[in-house]
Amino acid sequence: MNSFSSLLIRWQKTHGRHDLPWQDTTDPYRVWLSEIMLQQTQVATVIPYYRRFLARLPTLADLAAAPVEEVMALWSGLGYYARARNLHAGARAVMAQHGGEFPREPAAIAALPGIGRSTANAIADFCFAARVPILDGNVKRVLCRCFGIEGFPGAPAVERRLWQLAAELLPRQRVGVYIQAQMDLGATLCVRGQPRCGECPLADRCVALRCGRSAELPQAKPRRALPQRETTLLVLRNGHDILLEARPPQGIWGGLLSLPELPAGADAQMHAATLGCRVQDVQELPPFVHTFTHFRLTLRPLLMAAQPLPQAAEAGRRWLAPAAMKAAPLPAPIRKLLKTLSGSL
DNA sequence: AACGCGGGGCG
DNA sequence: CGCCCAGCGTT
Repeated sequence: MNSFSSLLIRWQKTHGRHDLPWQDTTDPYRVWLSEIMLQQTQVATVIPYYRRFLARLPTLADLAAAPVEEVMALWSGLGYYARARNLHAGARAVMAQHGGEFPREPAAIAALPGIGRSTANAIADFCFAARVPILDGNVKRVLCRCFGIEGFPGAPAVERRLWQLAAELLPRQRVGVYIQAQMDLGATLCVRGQPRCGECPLADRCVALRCGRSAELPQAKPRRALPQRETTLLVLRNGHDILLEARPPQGIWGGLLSLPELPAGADAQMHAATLGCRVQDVQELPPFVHTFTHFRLTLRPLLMAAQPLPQAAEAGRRWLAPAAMKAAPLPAPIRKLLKTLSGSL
């Protein structure tokens, strides 16, 4: 029979990864260490850290006895340092609460710091021949594609469905090989960017492949829509010179030079007058969008030929000649606008 | 430059 | 419960 799990187990034999340094053991300490390192870090990066860590702290008792500074030093460069602190605290908890024997029950494993449901289940499967599902990023991707599951897999409703599905798909036997196969498939073929569906053992049943939706599944985390703001900028032109003003030190573009901003609701000609410019014609230039980390700004430039009065070049304002543009402290979008403009003036 | 990663901590 | 964070590697 060609069940989901049997296809994966068969594929794992010939195409899965078998030489990873934590695959030659059922020592829960080693498997635990590998799982924690692999939580946010890719295999290739993890391997040297894993070897060095075990060479220095070969057993759980060694880890528990080590000062936390040494553990942090062994972790240094891997990132997410809470993982190391939790690992250390977890080793001490196993010594103190379990008499030094790593707990066998998934729930007891998951009670250790830094270990959630998926990691606990993986340890139980690999080390204690349990039969419980895992759901890491690789498995989520494989399931979302193969079963055509819509929605962001981190969303609670989708996640519940994925856990349910993962449990239903578990084989009766060889669960360890099976979950390794899921992870290997997700890491080597069913990758995010360019999945190699031609080599996939699930290709003939994959909903995403059949529907041509492999690129859309799993759906990306919905990014909160950036707040939209807009502002009108005055491009006051005296010959080839443009009037710029210093931005207030706080806030956006703090301390840089920029085009004068037209306050909301203000009249362009009136405001130009307060800046020391007499203007006749007002020409709307095409608006353009600039995206910041936390909002999206639409900039609407108004081009005006200005006859300057002396106070134009006061209060942080100055006329910028085209030659001085390169060295001026301008925000990128303003520089771009002026550059575009200098061609057409 | 943006995205993804598993779990913990917070409101 | 849902939301955000951590730090690095990949795209």
